Amino acid sequence: MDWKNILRSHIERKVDLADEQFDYIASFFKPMSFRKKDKLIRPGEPVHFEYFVLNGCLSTYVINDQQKTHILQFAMRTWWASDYNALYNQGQASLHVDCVSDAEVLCLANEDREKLCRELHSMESFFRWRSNGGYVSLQRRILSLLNNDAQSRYEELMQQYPELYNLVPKHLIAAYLGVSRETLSRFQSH
Amino acid sequence: MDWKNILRSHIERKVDLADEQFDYIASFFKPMSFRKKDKLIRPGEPVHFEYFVLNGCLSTYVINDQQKTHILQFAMRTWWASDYNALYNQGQASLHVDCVSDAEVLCLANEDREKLCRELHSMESFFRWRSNGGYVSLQRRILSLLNNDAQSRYEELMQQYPELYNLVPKHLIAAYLGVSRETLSRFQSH
DNA sequence: CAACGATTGTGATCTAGATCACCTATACTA
DNA sequence: TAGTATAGGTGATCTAGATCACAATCGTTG
Repeated sequence: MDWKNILRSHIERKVDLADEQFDYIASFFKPMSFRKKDKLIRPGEPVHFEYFVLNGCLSTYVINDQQKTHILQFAMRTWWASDYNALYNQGQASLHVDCVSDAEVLCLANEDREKLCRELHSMESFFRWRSNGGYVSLQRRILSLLNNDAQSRYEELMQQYPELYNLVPKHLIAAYLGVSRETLSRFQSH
Repeated sequence: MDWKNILRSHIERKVDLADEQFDYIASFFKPMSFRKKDKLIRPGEPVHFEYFVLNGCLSTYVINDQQKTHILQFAMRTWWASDYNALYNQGQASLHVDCVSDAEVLCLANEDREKLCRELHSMESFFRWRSNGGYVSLQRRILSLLNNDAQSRYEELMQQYPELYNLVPKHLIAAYLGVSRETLSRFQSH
């Protein structure tokens, strides 16, 4: 499936678009290819884009002063990723975004999203819907961190996204769950 | 300050409104008063409204099978609260929302928000902005849970919202931070 | 293919924070 | 005003998970 179809059917999960409307929208998205470990956003640098994943997997994370990594999000096909705090507020990135595997993405500049939202009420509606969905799923993650032990968080994640098991190295899954790689490894054994 | 002014200046943090526009918007908000411990949303029941806090403090939480409480959010003046998952998806509540103190709120029905968003592009834009802000602050909370120990989460919270110290009982602050009330109490001593 | 880094597993030990038990003080409610 | 929740504090013990140390395997790249 070509990227315009992937994008169009993604947006049309929420709003219907005429062909000319979609072509106009698509004109703001720039397809790009990246290799495993390529960096899309580095802390300290300004953030101009958000990324829509066509293929492969990105991760969004921080590295703390003790050099420990904490992963906010893995982004796979039809997911979005950026340092939204920096993007929305024209600030410097505090997050890393890079490629867990080779990846194809669409880049959308912050000002182009805002322009689309201004010009097309349906796009404003789409992006509100996307943000609402993200909010609800972060709430779920917080409750899971507060309520469940590491093993059940791991089982929950593997059950919801089984493809992560082979796509993402275990120490990154540990960094997402908030558990050490050693402890995660002991879960698998039995 | 009367409730219309509180609401208007809140919305105008993001979008400008003509007087007639605002009056129309305000007509969908219903002011209500609640007493400490009154329940606005109970798990298992359908959710029709979201709540904008004028005064007092609400909390949004779950109680797990071991009867432990985990708090997702405290909502004070100019904050919003609901079980958004249930509200957006017409489902049954899985969260509790109730009053930590006596409170005055404005109720907005889900279908009225959607109507406002459909009719007024500026309101769609406002609610997208609100949702973006919520998303970013939940990200911050997740990173804090992953990265910081209980004591620094406590200090962070008290530094950001000092008014919680006197407004909210300590065992609820513990339930927000994801720590036992005993452990929280030991932080305070020294 | 040789070599180095990345990934994973596993034992031994240590610790932040949970849990249990009990006590005190304040605040509603009958 | 007595009686019962609610809130908070503190000691003693227990445990999930962190940390440290080491070994083995896999993959990439010159």
